[in-house]
Amino acid sequence: MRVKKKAGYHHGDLRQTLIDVSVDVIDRQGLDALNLRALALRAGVSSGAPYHHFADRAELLAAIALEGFGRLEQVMIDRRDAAPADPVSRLDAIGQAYVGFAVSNTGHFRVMFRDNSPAARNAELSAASQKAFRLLYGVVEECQQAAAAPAGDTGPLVYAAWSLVHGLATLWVDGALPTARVDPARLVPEVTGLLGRMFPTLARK
Amino acid sequence: MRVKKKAGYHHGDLRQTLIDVSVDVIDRQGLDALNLRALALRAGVSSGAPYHHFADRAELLAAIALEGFGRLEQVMIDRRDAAPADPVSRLDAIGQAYVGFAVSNTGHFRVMFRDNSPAARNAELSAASQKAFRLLYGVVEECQQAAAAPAGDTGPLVYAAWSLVHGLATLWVDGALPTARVDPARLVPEVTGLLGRMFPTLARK
DNA sequence: TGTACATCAGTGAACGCGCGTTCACTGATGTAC
DNA sequence: TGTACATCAGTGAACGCGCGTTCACTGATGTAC
Repeated sequence: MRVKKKAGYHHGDLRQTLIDVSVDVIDRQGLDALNLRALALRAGVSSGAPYHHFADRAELLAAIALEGFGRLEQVMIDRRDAAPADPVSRLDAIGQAYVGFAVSNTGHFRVMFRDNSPAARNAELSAASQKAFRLLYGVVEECQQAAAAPAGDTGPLVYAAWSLVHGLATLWVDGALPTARVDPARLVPEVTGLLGRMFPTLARK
Repeated sequence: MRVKKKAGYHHGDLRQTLIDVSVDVIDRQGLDALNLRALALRAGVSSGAPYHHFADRAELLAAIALEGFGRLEQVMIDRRDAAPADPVSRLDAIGQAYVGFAVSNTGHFRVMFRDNSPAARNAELSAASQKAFRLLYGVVEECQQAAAAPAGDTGPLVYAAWSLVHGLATLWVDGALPTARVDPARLVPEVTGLLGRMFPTLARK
């Protein structure tokens, strides 16, 4: 077994450094501003060095998306498990985790859901996004079983929940929310809170 | 007053043709695939011709976004006014119009809400997006006045509604919805239908 | 422990191409008289 | 109605630059004996 990533080799861990710097650039200047040579300079290596870790630009982006889906899943698990045991609280926690992830990991988020999302092309990536998706699916099912969501087909409920948090995250990340008029720190829990109240009230209708 | 756009001049109406062809390319291949010289060729003119109508690429994209916001507003107005007079039906109609617009005008939609949205930079554009936004705002207020939505601050309700339809539209346009598992033609009305049911049930809680 | 060799992560110059943009020009349309 | 001139929308070749990617190389680390 190879121990390849050990720190203290030539650079330390150039692969991860390249990912980290990329995410920072994408976060602040957008995906189009990511330039592999400038990236290498910022990471303190020469322009050819990244090609010892990524075959090309697309592979670097795929690695970023993969890391992003992993983190998203983890943060959703953590928040879900830290929430009260009732399914509605768990759903609410997952929703807040999703938006919170997008807000504080904008670089990852942009790459994960960019046009012609890479998930469609890379088996490993689509598996990672599936795992995150199933977390949400599971909690919506819990809500149904507890009569805290309308019975019947789970799919549309899941897509509605996902749409709500994804829409809020996207509008935020793309700067479409007029921050002058809204206090974002207050808006996010308020809107995702609607997610938690939406299903139970529909079930009780 | 200048009549500049009259058909039958040199090209006819190159400005609009360039917009139309761009939208088609962006729809099918994404924004990054838009190439001004290839665009000119597809429009049947030489590579320098577009610069008599747009100062640069950014101005072309701004024109596309502007046209998009205008069309979005119009389609929301039409659907709203064709719906039954009760506010919930009107809200539902606007939501379906929004998603329907994104699905059938993907090229426009991509430009309108791309990273670092141009709306932030161009006064004319942000006015156009404001107008569309206010339509939604107005109908949510109608719901509140009819006790068909929770009373109190309108803002969070509007952002929740917008997030829901924008999220669904975005997931769709970016190909993030696993179309193998869902029939899209059925999903859209089902999810946007939740929008219409969400507020009234919350109000009755 | 020391030496010879293999491997691997860097260097940095250069290649090459895609593409936005410019520019001197040409030809068509509109206007003045 | 015809002629002279201004204007404007095209042409198409060329510029220039950003940037992904390659390549021959160097130096550091790991391994065999």
